Amino acid sequence: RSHPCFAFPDWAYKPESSPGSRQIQLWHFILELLQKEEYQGVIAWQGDYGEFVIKDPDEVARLWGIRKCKPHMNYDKLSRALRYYYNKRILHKTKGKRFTYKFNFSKVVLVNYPLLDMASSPFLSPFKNFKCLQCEKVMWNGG
DNA sequence: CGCGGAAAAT
DNA sequence: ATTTTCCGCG
Repeated sequence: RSHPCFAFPDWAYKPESSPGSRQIQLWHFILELLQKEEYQGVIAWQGDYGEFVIKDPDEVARLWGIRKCKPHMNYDKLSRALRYYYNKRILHKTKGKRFTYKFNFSKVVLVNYPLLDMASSPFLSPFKNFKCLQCEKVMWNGG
């Protein structure tokens, strides 16, 4: 694994030699935005554990387009990519709630870290149960 | 909007 | 393999 410091579920990893594996994955990007408070007007955790709302679909698509160098990206196409995550059990749709999806954090091996009592970043809360494989710490972004 | 098939692109 | 693109359907 190229990112050995975190115990993500299998779906967090991608084959290293496949053409589609060179660039950032959409769900990584989504988490990246969710991590940053400055984007809370654009996308934010809301509702159940792992659930998030895309408050500004056009803006999320624009940012994703910038990241992937796809100037014509839009929410229609971005959402199609999100729908491909359904079968892969990465995401599912929160029915009845517009622009609302939910990460399937349930497949994660629970570790329970008392030290991270999760008042910290809203981003961290869905990850409090992730345990580092090598350093035995729970963390993110090398922190 | 949200869905998923189909085909192309990377 | 993971989108990106396009699109008909409900």
